[in-house]
Amino acid sequence: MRASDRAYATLLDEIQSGFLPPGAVLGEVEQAARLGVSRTPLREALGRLSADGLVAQQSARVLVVSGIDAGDIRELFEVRRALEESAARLAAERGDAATFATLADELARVGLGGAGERDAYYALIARFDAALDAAVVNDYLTSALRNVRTHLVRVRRLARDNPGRLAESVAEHRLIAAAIAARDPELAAHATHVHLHNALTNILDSLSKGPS
Amino acid sequence: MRASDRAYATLLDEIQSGFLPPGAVLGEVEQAARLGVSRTPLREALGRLSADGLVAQQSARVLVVSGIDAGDIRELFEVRRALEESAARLAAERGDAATFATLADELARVGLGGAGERDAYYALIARFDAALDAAVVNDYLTSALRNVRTHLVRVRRLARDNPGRLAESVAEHRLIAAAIAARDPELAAHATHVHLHNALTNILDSLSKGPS
DNA sequence: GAGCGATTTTATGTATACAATGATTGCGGA
DNA sequence: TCCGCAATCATTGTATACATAAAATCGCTC
Repeated sequence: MRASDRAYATLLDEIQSGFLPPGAVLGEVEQAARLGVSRTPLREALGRLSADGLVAQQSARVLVVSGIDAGDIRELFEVRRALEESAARLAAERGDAATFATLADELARVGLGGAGERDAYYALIARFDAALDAAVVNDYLTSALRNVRTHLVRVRRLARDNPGRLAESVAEHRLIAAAIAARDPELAAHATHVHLHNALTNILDSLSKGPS
Repeated sequence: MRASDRAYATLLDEIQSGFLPPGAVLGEVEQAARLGVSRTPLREALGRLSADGLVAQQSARVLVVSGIDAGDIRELFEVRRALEESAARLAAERGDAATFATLADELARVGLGGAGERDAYYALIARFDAALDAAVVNDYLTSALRNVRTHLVRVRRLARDNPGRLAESVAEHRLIAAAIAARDPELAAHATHVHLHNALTNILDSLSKGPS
């Protein structure tokens, strides 16, 4: 594996996990030394993070981890709605019905009792997203969605959703999967719209009430 | 201006203009020598082009200018529809009505007689896009659209549209601008849908008939 | 003592040298 | 003659040295 890839993967994870919080300055020499690579591959990693929108330059000379406020989250969800509604519609038109019928089934069965179930939920959602990408068969759309999801990881972290919302989210995903399996593009798109509306509402509520 | 920026700008222009056609191999030493920069800033430029999707690696060792076929154009327009419909809707909700009323007026007046009028048309469309971006006030959406437009430059080049289509396109843009000025999000979105449908149809027709 | 300017320092931007990897070509054997 | 192996060559990946520019600090002047 290339040193630049390792640096990128490490920095990405550290930014998404909050180890490198918004506003943290990323000096080249400092980070290169910390990650055990030279400045050249580190700069490549920073360039990719900059293209992702995860870092931005504060002044001409200092690069920082970019912040996310409620306004950013609203903007992000506007793009997300546009892309995911399209993806759902296209998946309903082209996707493999059996795949999504199976997913709907699994979503119906997933329990949400213990703490470990959270990870199971997120793993299932990740498989759902992957199935969507595979069904849509559109690299431009997939890469645009990948960028949105990159930012979403951080959003989820700073707005820890409650268990009740998790159960609702499962039900909403189940409807989307069922709509795709049933080849109903309009329902798939509108169910996605509803899901994203609820998700955004929940996140913004969580932010305004307890910014932890 | 930084050397890496010059290299990026030059390569971008050369790819969009067709001087570097799809499939052209981009050796680092060769391009660095040609552009008069060292390999380090050149690599940064190639990284950005790769993130844009304008270059891709053919094998593990050789980087080439990526190609665009009819399938890619369809995929690109699926994303474009998702993003531009959203943008039109949001602009109708938030945008400055006077700005778009003025644009609608200019679009009504623009003549399409001579050859020079083509450039006037494209300049006007560019201002329209800029006004849309300004009205939407969403960096995520704007940057996603910028990426799509980067690819569209190449698409337009290989599908030279006829004068008749240009006149139709002006009329379609005029309706979109008018809808935004009238604060009618649904009309703005649907007019955008219609416009993109017609544009795509025209491009694909032009490709199948005379791939020049 | 405060403000402005020059100097020093520290950061980034660029070039080049070095390392490693993969492809290609030439040689030997079957 | 063809296949396989090896050696060389070319190209990318990484490290480091150098150039350049911005920022901070120290000193000088008002």
